[in-house]
Amino acid sequence: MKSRKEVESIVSDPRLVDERRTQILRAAIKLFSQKGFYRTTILDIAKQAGISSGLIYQYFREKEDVLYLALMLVLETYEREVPPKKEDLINPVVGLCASIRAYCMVVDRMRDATVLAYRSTKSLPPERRVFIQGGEARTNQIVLKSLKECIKNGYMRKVNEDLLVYQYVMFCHAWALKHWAFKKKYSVERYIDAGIELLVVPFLTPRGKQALKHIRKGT
Amino acid sequence: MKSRKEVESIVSDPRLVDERRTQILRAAIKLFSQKGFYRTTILDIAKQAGISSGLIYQYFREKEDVLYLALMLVLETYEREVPPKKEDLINPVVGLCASIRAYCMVVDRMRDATVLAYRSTKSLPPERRVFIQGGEARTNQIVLKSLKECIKNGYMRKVNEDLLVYQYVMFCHAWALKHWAFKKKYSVERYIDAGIELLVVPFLTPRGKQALKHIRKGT
Amino acid sequence: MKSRKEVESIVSDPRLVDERRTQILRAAIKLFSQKGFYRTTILDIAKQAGISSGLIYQYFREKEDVLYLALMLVLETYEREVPPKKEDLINPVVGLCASIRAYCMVVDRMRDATVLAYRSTKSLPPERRVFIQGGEARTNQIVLKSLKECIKNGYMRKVNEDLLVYQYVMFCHAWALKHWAFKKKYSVERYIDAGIELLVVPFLTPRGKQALKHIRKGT
Amino acid sequence: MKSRKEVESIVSDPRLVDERRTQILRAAIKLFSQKGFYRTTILDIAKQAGISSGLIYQYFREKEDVLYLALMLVLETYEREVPPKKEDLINPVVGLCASIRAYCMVVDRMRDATVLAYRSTKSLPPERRVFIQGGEARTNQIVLKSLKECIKNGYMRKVNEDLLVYQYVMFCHAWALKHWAFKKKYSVERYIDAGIELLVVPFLTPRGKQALKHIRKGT
DNA sequence: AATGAATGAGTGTTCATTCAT
DNA sequence: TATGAATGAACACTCATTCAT
Repeated sequence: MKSRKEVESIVSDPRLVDERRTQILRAAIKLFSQKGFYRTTILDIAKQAGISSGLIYQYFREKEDVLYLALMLVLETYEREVPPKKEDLINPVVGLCASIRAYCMVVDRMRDATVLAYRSTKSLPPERRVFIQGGEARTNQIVLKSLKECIKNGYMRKVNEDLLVYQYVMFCHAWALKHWAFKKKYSVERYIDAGIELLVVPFLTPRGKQALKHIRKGT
Repeated sequence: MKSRKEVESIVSDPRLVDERRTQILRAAIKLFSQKGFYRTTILDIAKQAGISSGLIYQYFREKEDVLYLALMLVLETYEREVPPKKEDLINPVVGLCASIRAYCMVVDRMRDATVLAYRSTKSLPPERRVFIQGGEARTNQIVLKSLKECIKNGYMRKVNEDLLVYQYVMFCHAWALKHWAFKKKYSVERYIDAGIELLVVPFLTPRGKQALKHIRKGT
Repeated sequence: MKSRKEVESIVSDPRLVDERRTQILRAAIKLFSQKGFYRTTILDIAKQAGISSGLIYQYFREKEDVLYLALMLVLETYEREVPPKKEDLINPVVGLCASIRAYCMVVDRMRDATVLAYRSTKSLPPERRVFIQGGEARTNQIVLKSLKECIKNGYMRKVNEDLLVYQYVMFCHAWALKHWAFKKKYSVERYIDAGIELLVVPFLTPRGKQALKHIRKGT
Repeated sequence: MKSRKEVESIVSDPRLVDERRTQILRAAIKLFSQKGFYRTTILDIAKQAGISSGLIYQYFREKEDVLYLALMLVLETYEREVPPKKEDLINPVVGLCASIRAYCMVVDRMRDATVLAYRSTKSLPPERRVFIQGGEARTNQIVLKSLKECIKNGYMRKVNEDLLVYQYVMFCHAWALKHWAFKKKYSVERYIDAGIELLVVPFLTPRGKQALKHIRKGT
């Protein structure tokens, strides 16, 4: 897998490259999310990042690279945060719910960036678009694995796994995409709980429901 | 509600206005979907529609109007096709499933346009964005109404209605948004059936399940 | 041979294309000659031609095309004017001298453009450079033909033909290239006469000298 | 005459200044010749010279200075190498031919740089252009002096001296300018011999021809 | 109503030059 | 002295929009 390193920088010091890129990407994500990729100029990004426009070109080959790396950053964050932590692995149902929870939390934290990822993937050339979709798929796999675990171990009845995973993922994304509608009614926490009630609980076996009670008590 | 008529045309003959606008919008939707709003030029649209670039400005005040009306067209189609037909109203469960089915079918028919609506709403100025979101909300209401009917009449147990409706809607949209992933595994028909199994059936009361059997036989 | 038509224009009317291109090229040659290709901006050219900068891009794909066509224009003019006219063909020595004279006269008329051709050929990408060099070669051939005719018919003694042709050509070009030095001492006419004395007469046979006397009387 | 010293350096140690400047100019000439002045960036030069871009500004005030000194270097080399050596002064015809030969040899050695001098002089501001032209004139004078000597001493008949000198000079330059055409047919040596045959021999008196025989024997 | 040539503001990108280290 | 990161002016090129025909 090519990662963000594939975009070459003119500057050699890796520490600096990382720092500057982060600085630029932070500014870019903010502006891209607010105004969209095309309405955001390189000068906008530079100003927002507190640097000169020329400097951006020391760290990115072209404007599109900024978008690409911004999206990569989002996906990498998903991949890092969605997998269930050790303490959640005591039970696959717990793990699944933890993943959904974690996913929603990252989305909440990076709401703008999530919307950006949805809207702007097609602004990339096909080759890169595929990478982005690959990143998405990897996060899906993480959730899928938890789901399969639940079924295999009799915590959940048999279901159309792929499709259900998509529902989970869309549910998490929707917190960002439809935030203008949801924020009136829910906090993230309540949103997550309601989602689990709707998309996890109905498929649980009695044994699965038992397992779920544990975390509920703990929370 | 302001409708597409709010976008004024220089040409007076209403028959012609309608014909030309449709011609232009058809071309625009195709191109916007393929290349995105910003990558599509007015000249592109003109060529695709087989007219001159200047003529577009006889029917639209500016490029953004073309996008706005294109999105309106999509939403109006949803609003026209999603409501359950008379023959489906014999039973709310049937109606709900019919709506989901109809929704997926329109989305399938206008796959590009659906993706466009997702990606490009934010390219509009806030005021217009609100209209688009309003249109979306209206379609949601249609589905919500069916869902409430189901619950009220004891075909479905109590659920978080709003959230479930969103899942329905996202499920339908996903057919377009994730088509690159789904087309390998499902036909629209199978996709719809699997969706109902996942998002409707688990919440049905025994009575609801009864109702559902009827259509299944019929299909 | 690809000619100037190979550079496509967005505008369709050929009359207009020709008119505008000429207008733009005239301005470009002037400025390129004065300030060089890189110091001349598209806006400079547009202003000089009395049009908007954008319009140039309706007739040329990129700035480099303007240079290319400008050089082509110069070479085509050479090719058109250097060949001896019918009335000069009575005698090959007369024809040769007429060509040299004609060459110098075009160079004089297009002094800036000639200098431009010398300086800017390397600003073109290799493929196009070859075309330019091809055009140059064709003009050389014209002169070479006259020279060979002279030798074959005993008007001139045997010489290194290629090299002598180059001297002729350089002599003509020098009127533009070294004009800053020559203008103090010579008119074009005198320059030409002195050149013939130096580069033609010494190689003439007695018969050739006879032939030359005729024109001299006539002039 | 202002020389290359007129371009001030920040660095004080003269030994170092000279060494660095030579290093930089060597790189610059190579690149300017290949890609032209404007297509060559300061960074290109720095990399080619194996130093940092900033360092160039310790030895040259601006990019144009690099070009200026590069051209000066070429002209100085001409001036150093073209004058006839002591051993050639036994006879002015020998001296003249030796100068032409020497001139062609330097040009051959610095072919790129010669072309550069032709193409790039106009890239300089007028004041400096005049210096370059002055350098050229000085080399011409050297040849002119030899030529006059030949005539004065009856080795050559009277001719338009200025013009003939220009032909000599252009002949020498042409070896670089038209090298793409000549290299197929001639070695430098043959090229020189053919040139002398064409531009010197025809003007020699019998006595001049005698003198020429000597070197030919010697060669 | 329709055309398409013309306009010119807007923007990505390059690169000479500076300057902190 | 030497480095190379940072700056920002400059410029090619695009494209929505206008307007004469």
